[in-house]
Amino acid sequence: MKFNQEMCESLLEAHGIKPTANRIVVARALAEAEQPLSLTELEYKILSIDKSGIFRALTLFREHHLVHVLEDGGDGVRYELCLSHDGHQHDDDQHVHFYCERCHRTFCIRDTPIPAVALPDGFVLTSINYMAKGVCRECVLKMGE
Amino acid sequence: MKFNQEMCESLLEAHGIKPTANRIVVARALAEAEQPLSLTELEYKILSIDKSGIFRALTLFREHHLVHVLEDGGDGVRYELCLSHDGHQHDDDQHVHFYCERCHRTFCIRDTPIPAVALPDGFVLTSINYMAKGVCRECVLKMGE
DNA sequence: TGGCGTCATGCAACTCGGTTGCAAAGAGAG
DNA sequence: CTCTCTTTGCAACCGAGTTGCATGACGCCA
Repeated sequence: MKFNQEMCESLLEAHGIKPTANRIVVARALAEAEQPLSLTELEYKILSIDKSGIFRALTLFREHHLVHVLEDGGDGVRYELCLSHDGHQHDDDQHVHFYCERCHRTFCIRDTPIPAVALPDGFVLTSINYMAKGVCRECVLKMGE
Repeated sequence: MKFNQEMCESLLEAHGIKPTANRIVVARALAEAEQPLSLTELEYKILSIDKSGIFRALTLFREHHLVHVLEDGGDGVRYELCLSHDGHQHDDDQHVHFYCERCHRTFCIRDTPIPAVALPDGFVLTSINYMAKGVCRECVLKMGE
């Protein structure tokens, strides 16, 4: 998928975030990544912006529901651009993820929504993290060799 | 639930772990906790053992499938004693957890197994982390006041 | 156009959970 | 009892995440 500057800019504005140069770069990096990225990965990918700058952009994105946060256990959380309808309320595109314990990549299983469960009375749900772990196809093949 | 030293000792042995004094203490702390504990919480709970000792016990437990590891996003992972049948293969008692974003506690929803999803071809599953997040009953009540 | 307040940024320092190296203490086998 | 392997405590280290502070950019109003 190709994301140009204008698209990212309007995406930020749609979520009530002032589109500064840095924020556009970070948003674009996330948009173009096929997989959720960690802060460290973004650091490597975006050499022009300081770690703290990326961090602050991500924090802002999170507050404005522009990104999902997901924990895969490969120390550190990952960020994924939220592609739900542009309202900045509930994330309704949350889906299952798969963490490969061999190559340490995190895959989006985009077409698989997270199955709901019943919670005890009185508990209020805001989000769900469904992380399947194992070995991805590629690594399975490599291990067979 | 009350766990005495002997029970923990045989639990360790059942998983192929030599039951040293430290390990029994750590296992017991986990067993008696009603909630999954983080390394830091165990440090506070077990003053007699150094952080590294607890860490090494947990690492060993993890390798021998005596504990589950779960990520709730409240920085750091939590450990939960695995109560499955004593075979040390697949954890078959994995269940849903709930993380309260207000009091930062993690609850086990023990009677709710994790719903399965279909993975893409070739992906091999070893475990699933299902973490619901929101506000727990207690905190909901407190917020109402 | 110039001055002013606000927001964004880079840099460096710091925090803290997690991890490791090392030497001393302990448990077992012969 | 001695030798060897394991376990433990201590202290140091590591790296992700986070924050304070000073500089720089932007918008606004006169």
